[in-house]
Amino acid sequence: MRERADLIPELAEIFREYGFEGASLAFITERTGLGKGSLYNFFPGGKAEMAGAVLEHISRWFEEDIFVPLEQGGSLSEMLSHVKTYFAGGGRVCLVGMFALTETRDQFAVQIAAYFERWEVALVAYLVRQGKHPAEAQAGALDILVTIQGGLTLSRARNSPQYFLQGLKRLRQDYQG
Amino acid sequence: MRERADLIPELAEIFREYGFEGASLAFITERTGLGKGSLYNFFPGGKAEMAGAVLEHISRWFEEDIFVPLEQGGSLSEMLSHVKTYFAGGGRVCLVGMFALTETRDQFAVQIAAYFERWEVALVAYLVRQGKHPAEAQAGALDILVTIQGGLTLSRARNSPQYFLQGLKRLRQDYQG
DNA sequence: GTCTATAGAGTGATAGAC
DNA sequence: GTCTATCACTCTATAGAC
Repeated sequence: MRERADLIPELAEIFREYGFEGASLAFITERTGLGKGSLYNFFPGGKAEMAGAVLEHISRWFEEDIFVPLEQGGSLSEMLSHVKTYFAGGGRVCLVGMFALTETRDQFAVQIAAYFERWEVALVAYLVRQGKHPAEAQAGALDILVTIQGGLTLSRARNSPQYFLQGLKRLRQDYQG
Repeated sequence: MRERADLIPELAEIFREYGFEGASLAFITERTGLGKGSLYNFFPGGKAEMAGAVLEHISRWFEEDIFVPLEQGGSLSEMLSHVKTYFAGGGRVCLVGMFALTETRDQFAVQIAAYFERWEVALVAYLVRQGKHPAEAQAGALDILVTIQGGLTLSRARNSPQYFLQGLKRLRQDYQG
C-alpha cells in the first residue's frame, strides 16, 4: 500500500519530464503503477491537484533546505551548492520555471509567484546581512534568481550544463561574503 | 486568400500564449479564422509543422535583426535595445526558451539548440572584436544569454518586467564597449 | 459496518488528422 | 466536417484493516 506523500516525488519527475499537459493520466497510471481509482483517491481534484501538491512539495523543500538556512546564517556559497545538487548540475529543469512559461501558468500563478518571491526575500535578507544597501541587495537578489533560471533554460536548450555551472560560478565570485 | 507566410506570426503569438500542447487546432482555427482544411493545406504536417515554421521564422528574424548586425559592427547596446523591444520589455516570453523547457523540446531539439548556438557565436564574435580574450568572450556570451532568458522567465513568473529590465541594465554596464 | 486503497470499464468531450 | 484515438474524469466493485 502506498501513501499519497510517497507519490508526490514520482509525480514531480513525471511533470518535469513531460510537462503538465504532456503528462496524461494514462501515462501517470503506467509510471506509478497505480490505477485511476487510487490516483483519484489520493488526489480527488485530479491532475490539477497532483501538480498543486508537487508545487507545494517543492516549495517546502526549498523553504527548509534553501530559504531558512540562508536567513539563519548560511552562506551564499552553501546555497549555490545545494541548488547545484538539486538541479543535478544543470541536467534537471526547474518545474516552477517551466510552469511559469507555459499555459499552465495561469492555473498556478499564485504558487509560482510565491516561490520566487520567497526566494527573493531570503536572498535580500542575506545580502543585507552581508552589509549591502537595500537597493544593492535587491538588485543582487534579482541577479541571482535570473542567473539560476536562465542557466537552467540554456543548459536544457543546448543540452549542456555549462550555462548553469558558469552562472553559479559568476554568482560565487560576485556575491561571496 | 491568405498566404502561409502571413499565418506564421499569428501562429507564433498563439503558441507563445498557450504553448504547443495548449494551442488546440480548434483554437487555432478560431483565432486565425481559417478552417482545418486550410490549415492542413498550408501545413500538411499539422501542428508540428506549424510550430516548426514558427521557430524557423523566429530564427530568421533574429538572424537578420540581431545576429548579423552584431557581427557586422553593431554595438551590444543596440542588440539589447532590439531584444528589449522584441520581448516587449519582459512582457513577452521567448518561445524557443519555452519549447526548450517543455516536453515539446525533444521534437524541436535541433532548432532550439541551433537558435541559441547561433546567438552565442554572434556574441563571441562581438566580444572578441571588443578586445576580449576568447575565453573571456565565451564566458561573456553565456552570461548574456543566461541573463536574457532568466529575466524573461522570472518576469513571467512574478508578472513584473523588473527582472528582465534589470538584467539588461547589468549587461549594458558589464559589457559596454 | 466503515474507511481507505485498489482496479479498471465506461463516460462524454475533445484532440489532431484527414 | 468526419474520423478515430485519446483525453480527464466518474463510477462501480472489491479487498482488507479496524
